[in-house]
Amino acid sequence: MKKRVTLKELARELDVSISTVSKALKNSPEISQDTIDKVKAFAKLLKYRPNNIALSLKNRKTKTIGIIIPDIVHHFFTKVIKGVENYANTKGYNVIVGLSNESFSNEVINMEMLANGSIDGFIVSMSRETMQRQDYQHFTETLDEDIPLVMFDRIVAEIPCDKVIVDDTKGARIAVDTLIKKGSKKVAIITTKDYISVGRLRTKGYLEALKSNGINPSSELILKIDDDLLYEEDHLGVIEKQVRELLLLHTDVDGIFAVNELYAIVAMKVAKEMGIEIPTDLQVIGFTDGMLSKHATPALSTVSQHGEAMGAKAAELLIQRINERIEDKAKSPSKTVVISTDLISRGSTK
Amino acid sequence: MKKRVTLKELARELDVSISTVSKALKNSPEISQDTIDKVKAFAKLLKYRPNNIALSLKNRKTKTIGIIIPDIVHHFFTKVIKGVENYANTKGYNVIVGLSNESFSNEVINMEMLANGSIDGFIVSMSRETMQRQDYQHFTETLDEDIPLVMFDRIVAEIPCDKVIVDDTKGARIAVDTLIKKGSKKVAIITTKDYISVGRLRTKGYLEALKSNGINPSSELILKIDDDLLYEEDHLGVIEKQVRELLLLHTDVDGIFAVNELYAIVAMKVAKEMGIEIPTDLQVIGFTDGMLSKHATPALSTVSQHGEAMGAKAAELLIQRINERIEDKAKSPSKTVVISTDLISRGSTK
DNA sequence: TAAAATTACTACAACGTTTTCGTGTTGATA
DNA sequence: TATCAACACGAAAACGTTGTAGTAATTTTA
Repeated sequence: MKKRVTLKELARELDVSISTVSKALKNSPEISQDTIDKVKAFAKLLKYRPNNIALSLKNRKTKTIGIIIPDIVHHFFTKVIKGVENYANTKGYNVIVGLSNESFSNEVINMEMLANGSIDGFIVSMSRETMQRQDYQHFTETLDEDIPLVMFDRIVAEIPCDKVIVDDTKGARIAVDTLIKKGSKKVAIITTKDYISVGRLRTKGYLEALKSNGINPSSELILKIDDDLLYEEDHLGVIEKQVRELLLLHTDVDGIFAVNELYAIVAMKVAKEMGIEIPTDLQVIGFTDGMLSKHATPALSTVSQHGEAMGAKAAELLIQRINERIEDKAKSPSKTVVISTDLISRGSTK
Repeated sequence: MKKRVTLKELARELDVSISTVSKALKNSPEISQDTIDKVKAFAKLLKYRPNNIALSLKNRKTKTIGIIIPDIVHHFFTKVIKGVENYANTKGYNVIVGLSNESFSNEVINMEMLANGSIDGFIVSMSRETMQRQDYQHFTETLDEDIPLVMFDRIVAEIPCDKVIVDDTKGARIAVDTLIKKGSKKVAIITTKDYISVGRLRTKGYLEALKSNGINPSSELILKIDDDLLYEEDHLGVIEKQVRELLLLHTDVDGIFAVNELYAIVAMKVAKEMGIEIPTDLQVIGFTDGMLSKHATPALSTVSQHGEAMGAKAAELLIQRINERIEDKAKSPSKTVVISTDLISRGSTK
């Protein structure tokens, strides 16, 4: 019912000018203590709150940041959002979430919608389709318009912006190395098609680990899943089938490294169904530490990506950029922050 | 580098007035086709995009809605956000996410931050602390300021706003009834303390189902977990211990209904460790259909809350309210929409 | 006691739009 | 040829702020 009260209303009621009210509320030395007190008391009484939109227009900054992710029903992204939110809030920023649903056009539309002054900067993890198309125009345009951009996890080197990633290769290498050190002689990998950068890098780590242990990689042990429908339930069966085939064909596989949590869980499930004992007969390590890993039986050993830390770092970098833009400083060169991974040992490894 | 181009710039370059440019871009009949074409071509060339903030200020609406939830690392809320986002986007709305982290003051701060003109309406699920305190002033204030509010899942009847819930009682009743129909003679429930409304209602459903099956409830079979730290991993052990005690004390329990996914998963884990066969010796049904349920072994039968549908419905109700406010219609009385639950039968039941 | 300085305000422009109300040209009408 | 629409555009206000540049009135200084 009550309309929002504005400076104008306060001014009219108090019979002073709008400027006076504005200044009084800010304790300006131009205003007498008397007036300040009066104005403040009255403002409090009427529950005056400055209108954010007007401030945004005036200051040409919105104090909100936009985060664009492929999917929110995904523990990792959810953790990242949490990290972004929490850091951003401490700096007085709000967070607008945009979902691309893994679609290029959604990503573009979402960013355009927000780039019209609604946000001060972007935090983005690309959609799968964007990675496939390798069309990054919306990113370069954003940067051209001088809107700061921080990419995380699914990044692309050629965009000159700050980035936050984990060392996928290293994380994978350590995981596979651990598998071998703990006794696995023949380690398979369940990974994605190569256009998924993180899948490619983790596969690289897998290969490195084999090499440093003097093991020759076999393409038959590298299972590349087409993850177009990764989180669509009806396609879980497809993954299952492929894993089963692998395990049937190579009965001596005694270690599996999966580039994400879901693949690992599926692998464990299939193995258990086949009567393979985990971790005795088969050790499994996944990537991305999520709910599934924690509550699987046996609990899944994983490479933790520290999503929340990534989000917080991304927000920190972004807000730094925003401030440096406001202060019109010379731009510092773009940074890439690598968040270190941790191997969390649980029941699926010896 | 390029500053954003404004109407003013276009006007200056084209040597017409700002009004003309504005009207031309909107195909106003006041403007000659000639000028319209010229202006549009030039605007396109310079990639003119109207400034959203200025529009928001002018129109007194932001086309963004705020959703406040207790925790984002939670499959249900994540589904709801997705539903809200997707519906909102089709209506040209953006979504600002605020996390209360189950804290009352965070909830209040977040809402105050956004109520200053940043959003056109709220979608809220209360924090645990808010439920405990029963302090709803921030909600009534929001409504007093004529900002539409839709509550979902964790609601409170006394706030006169639209609400979206599932029929918790009925969902629980059906679940427990199913357990009994499928042969369970002694069904226990793992629930929360009563101040969690959904826990209370689901417990009610449990009791109803027992009654209609002529079974006398026993307080020993009602395990009320203090979920202050529900999703803190170090406290999982506490839940585990309590479930184990229950199962040891009552070895004839052959059915468990858990009011959320996690409790059910923990119960299954404990049971398996104790050598209890699922579903042969013990059937388990959870509430909230999440990732964990789907990928547990055996897969967990659950009562699905259809989070995405809830989110979409909440967004729909909210946007309706926003529009009716704009059109200054008489307010229709507040609605409560009940989303029906579904029992998803999987491996944890016979 | 006139000039300078201080005090306590107010007016106004600006942020980028939209929209209402003019207003100066045309061309048609009487 | 005076009158009047119709046409095509411009000026200005408004949304709610902030900050700069005045400006009266009072007080200090020389």
